[in-house]
Amino acid sequence: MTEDRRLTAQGQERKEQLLDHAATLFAERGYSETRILDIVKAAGVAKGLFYWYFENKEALFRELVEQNRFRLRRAQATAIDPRAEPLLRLRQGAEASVRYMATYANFFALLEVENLEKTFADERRKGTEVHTADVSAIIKDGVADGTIRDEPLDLLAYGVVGTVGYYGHFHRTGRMPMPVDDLAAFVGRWVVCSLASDDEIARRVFPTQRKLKPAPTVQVAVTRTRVAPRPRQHRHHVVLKRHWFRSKTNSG
Amino acid sequence: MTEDRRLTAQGQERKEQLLDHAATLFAERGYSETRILDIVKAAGVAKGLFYWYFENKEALFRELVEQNRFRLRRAQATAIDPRAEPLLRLRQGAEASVRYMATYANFFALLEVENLEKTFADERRKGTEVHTADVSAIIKDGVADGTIRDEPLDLLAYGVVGTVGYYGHFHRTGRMPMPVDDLAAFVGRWVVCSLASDDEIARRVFPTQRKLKPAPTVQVAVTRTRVAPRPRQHRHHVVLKRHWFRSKTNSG
DNA sequence: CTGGTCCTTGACCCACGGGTCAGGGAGGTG
DNA sequence: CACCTCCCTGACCCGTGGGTCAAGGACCAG
Repeated sequence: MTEDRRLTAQGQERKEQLLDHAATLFAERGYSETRILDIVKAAGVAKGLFYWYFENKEALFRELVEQNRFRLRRAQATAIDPRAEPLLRLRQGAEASVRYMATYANFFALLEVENLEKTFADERRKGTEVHTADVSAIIKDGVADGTIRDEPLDLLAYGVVGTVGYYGHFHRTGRMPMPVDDLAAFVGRWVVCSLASDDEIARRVFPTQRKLKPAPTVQVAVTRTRVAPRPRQHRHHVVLKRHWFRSKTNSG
Repeated sequence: MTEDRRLTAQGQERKEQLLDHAATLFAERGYSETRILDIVKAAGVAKGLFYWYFENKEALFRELVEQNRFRLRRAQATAIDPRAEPLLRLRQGAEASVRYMATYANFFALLEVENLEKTFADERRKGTEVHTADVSAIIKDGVADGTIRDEPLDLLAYGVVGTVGYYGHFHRTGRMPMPVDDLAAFVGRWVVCSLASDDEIARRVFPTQRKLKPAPTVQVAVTRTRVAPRPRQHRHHVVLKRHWFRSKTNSG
């Protein structure tokens, strides 16, 4: 695959499958330890097919990262109440991020392949920078109205991004045996305490958000991105053909 | 190399050279992108010699990590005044860590190969756990005497470790164009603010440590661990023999 | 039915990099 | 001197895994 392919519904489906399985394998055993053969085997297809959809393993990786970055940002945006005061907005964003990271733990695990190749570092960096810019904008408001202590803007922003990232990491790697919501709440408080210009203000922001979402049946530690239909099954020599999910696509 | 070798002074020397060059290359292009051939070439020796000193690349990596973990802990210990109050001790430790990480940026960069192989994750984890335990002990004191807010101990500890790590990371990857001492001071303040039970206390700990070390000529962004003599030079077909640094060892 | 596009297969090629090994030189010891 | 240990070399072997390709099947449009 060199240029952009025109993919049918089936093609798109297959591609997603490959992405999913790759993500799982990367998370399980690491990027460089995952062979292309492993990926296609997991997806139950032949090796040659991989190159129909991706130029190579690195290209697949990039798509994975991009896909994910986009989703995280959306999760943050929807969690933040734009009319709330800055500190509270930051708290909401932090909590949403922690939850998101817990849900899509696999993706974030694979972001940690940094340094594998220099180019990957840039990829990740880009994500962090977007996040930092978002945070920075909010902090600016807070410094302006005096609720956030007066320090270099970007330093504070990196602190928030870093904190969220690190707690996400620790949780992901199993060092925090506790409900995600509790962790998210804690991180929210931590961020507020780190930034607030005095503890009066901090305490004011503390108890505001008491809406523990009723846990929308989202499975913790999920493995696959989509809950999409999985139009394949293990076969031995039975070739899977398109019709039996084509039919679904048509009827849906 | 299977068992532990008995190394002469020369042998030890060579081994260190290989470790040094490996560290540099790992930091430059990543672990999996560094070939054993690259390492030995950088050190100016033949490939076979690598296996005289190390079982394989992974074994070398482990030695590198261990070496480094030990050094960091020592740096922290010497920076902390055991008679100071908890928050101040934490601040001292955090500042020392940031400085150390900046100095040995290469080593920390290579710690980020996590997920490359699952076994490496454990290696890194071990380091973090030691650090966390150290921090945790101090925090406990602070919670006891009321200067640190009352939250789960380990969560707070991870926060401190994480913050230091993340700022180290950001600095290392060039996103903080500022003197290390300034950054260290900022991180110190950040940690104090995050933990202090009220801002009265925080402010008390702020201005205490005004001792900007007179920068003991330690080069920033160093490349090699040791400033040791480098008993080798590029040669074409001139074989380097032992005598010309043996002589030094003997006379020293 | 014909031709065309999209998808899929698995054998095949081959560079690369790991690990090995026979051989040799340098220095110390007796 | 002989002899042993430690150090060092570079050609060689070989599995692995990336990437290719000719061929074929499914589905659709005309």
